[in-house]
Amino acid sequence: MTTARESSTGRRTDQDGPTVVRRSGPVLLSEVAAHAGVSLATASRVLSGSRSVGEPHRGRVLAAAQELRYTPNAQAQAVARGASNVVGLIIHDVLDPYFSSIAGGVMREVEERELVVFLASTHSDVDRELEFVQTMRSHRVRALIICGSRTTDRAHNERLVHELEGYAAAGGQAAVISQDRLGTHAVVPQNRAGARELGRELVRLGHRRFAVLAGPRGLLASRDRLTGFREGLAAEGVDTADLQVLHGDFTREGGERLAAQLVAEGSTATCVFAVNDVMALGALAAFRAAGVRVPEDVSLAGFDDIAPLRDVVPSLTSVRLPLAEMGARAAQLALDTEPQTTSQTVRVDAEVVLRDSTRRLA
Amino acid sequence: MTTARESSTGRRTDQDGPTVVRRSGPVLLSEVAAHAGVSLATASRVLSGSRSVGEPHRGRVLAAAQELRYTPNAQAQAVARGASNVVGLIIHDVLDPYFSSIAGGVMREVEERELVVFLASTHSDVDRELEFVQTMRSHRVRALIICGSRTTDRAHNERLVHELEGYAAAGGQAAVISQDRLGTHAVVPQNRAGARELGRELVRLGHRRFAVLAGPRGLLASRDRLTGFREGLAAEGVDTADLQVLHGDFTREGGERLAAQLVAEGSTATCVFAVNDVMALGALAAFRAAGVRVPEDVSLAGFDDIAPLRDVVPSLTSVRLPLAEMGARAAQLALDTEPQTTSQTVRVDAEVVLRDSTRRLA
DNA sequence: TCCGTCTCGGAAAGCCCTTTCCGGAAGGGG
DNA sequence: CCCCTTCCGGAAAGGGCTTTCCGAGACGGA
Repeated sequence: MTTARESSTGRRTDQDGPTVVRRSGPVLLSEVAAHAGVSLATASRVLSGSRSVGEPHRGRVLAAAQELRYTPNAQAQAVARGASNVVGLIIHDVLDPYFSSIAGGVMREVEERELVVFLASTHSDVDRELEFVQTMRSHRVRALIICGSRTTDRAHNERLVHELEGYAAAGGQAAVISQDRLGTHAVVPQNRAGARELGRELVRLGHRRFAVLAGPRGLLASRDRLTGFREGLAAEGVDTADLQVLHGDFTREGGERLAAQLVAEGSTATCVFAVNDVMALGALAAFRAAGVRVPEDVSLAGFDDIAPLRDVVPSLTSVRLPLAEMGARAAQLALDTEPQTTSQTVRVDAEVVLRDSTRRLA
Repeated sequence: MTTARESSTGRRTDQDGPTVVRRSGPVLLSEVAAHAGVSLATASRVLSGSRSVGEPHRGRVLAAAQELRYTPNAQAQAVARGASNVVGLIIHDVLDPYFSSIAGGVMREVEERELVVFLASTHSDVDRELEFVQTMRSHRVRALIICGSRTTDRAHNERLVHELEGYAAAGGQAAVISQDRLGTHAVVPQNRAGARELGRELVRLGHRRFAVLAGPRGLLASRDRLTGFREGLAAEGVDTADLQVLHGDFTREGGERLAAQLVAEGSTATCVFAVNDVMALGALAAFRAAGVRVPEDVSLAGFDDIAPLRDVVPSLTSVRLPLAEMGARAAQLALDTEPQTTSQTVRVDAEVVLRDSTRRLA
């Protein structure tokens, strides 16, 4: 197309006539049109393929676009078309494997559809979550996926619903993960059932005295898992009245702290259930530091089955959640559903995976 | 402002006159202006604060905006202003802790400036990388951060440089991590020096026979680490002519495979250096599966010091890279530098961290 | 040969904002 | 008291694109 000699700088056309002052900034469609000697409309039609254009013109526009290195202004396109091709994703933290797995699932779906994703991380700050919904709405994202945590904070929930209504009213589609009753599509893990099953399994292994490292009191995910766990124990005939429950914050440091506290208090529990794996990992480290062996001295179980679990010793018993699929599912709900459809809720099963960190008592 | 009775639906004005058909879609600035009884320009000025507006008008616009739940169209603003407030970030994979740590650093900086980030993951596909640069350029991101890997693929490098030139010519700022000579700002870790120091330390521990689990042959990061490692060994008087080098792909599975191969071949190496931690983790798993004890039977060292390392037993020797800071630094370069400044290269030090996976030989 | 039907190119309106430009009103100095 | 400045509101001209609307030419059928 261009000869080898000339192609390196690619400004072949600048050579005929006096040197043209290179306007800074992006190349415009109008320049492409002018360069090709056609109207703006024709250039637009060729490049966005909205209508067929005769071969002579078509070829010239394409050539001009390539030569000028034209890149359409996606923002302007979005404004003109009244529809954007970006998807918003709000999570707590990219560094947390739970969220990054989900994000991975979302991104897979998004990229398959040739869309882009806006990623925002709230660092568990509910106000930032609200702000980001605003931001996403402002950017007119075609779909919004929120992977947050349902809390018992009524005021906040109402504001969130309000924001989401605003977003929906503006024509956006939303899906939330691990939350529901928000008036949007939802993907909810069976926290309670999973924890219940875990509880039963642990009792079957011979455990009777448990301690639970729970999350923040206001988080429904933590609550559900705790409730389910209690039900599981009860179902196997264990009295849960004196179940030891410590409340933390879903972080590794929190897990570490609570486990250390357990050790310091001289807890008699033979099995510790951390309501999420990140805390379980923290607890494992704390136990190790304190010289408490897992599972010989105490059994330990987590929840979520996050990826890094594969590399810890002993391998951690957990309740498996198909995180990437959850993300993908949420993306599908938000992207493939007709705007006016009533919102769907997808429940995903949680599956107990017994590993080496929980031992059978004699 | 509105009475309790009327405020719930917020369509007070719909009540005078026949029911107005509620236009679907977002609320427009013109509607706010009309509602407030001022001109479009005034409404714009109040809401974007570009010029002072007298109190009576100001208050009415604010009230109207709130009542109508107006959210400005960020895309249109970007077009009109000729500047967007989004930052592009291209990484290989969100699930890889190396990349998510960097992403975390980038996002911290970005969010501090009230900007948003477009996240794209290439899954190590160089063509996708190129495509994404295009996409980001198309979205007119204010800054672009690429955390890729410099390869020896000349053709690809040229195309990448070309794309980046296009991006820069269009007025964008770019920073790359772990790459250089791309004509952009760069943050480059001292791979070679770090690996060299690691090599020396390992020899000082008494090791003489090494095996290296390298990355893809074409990746400069892998190459540099290998070269540095060789230099370190040589500096301590170890002959590196017969150094055993296996090439993998920087993934966990790759590390697993290579380590298994090492075991199968009956390698006599007393120490294995995986050029990145992810492969080291894979190797650790493979060794464990094969009954090879670390560090009793073989010592193992990695590179990067990714976060999940803290939970592994034995704790892994590695070369620490300040990943989050690297991301943050790149973001700063791209965001805080004047557009026409010559590109800067920031070198970041790598620090050897000896842990339990490498033992001292008798 | 003539007319209806297509196909295709261009002009211009429109997408939702921002910002410049103007004009009028208010305020201060001579 | 007048003029010059300052302040502020509105009209309108952008920003870069899509799409509607028209008209002109090409083509086929009668």
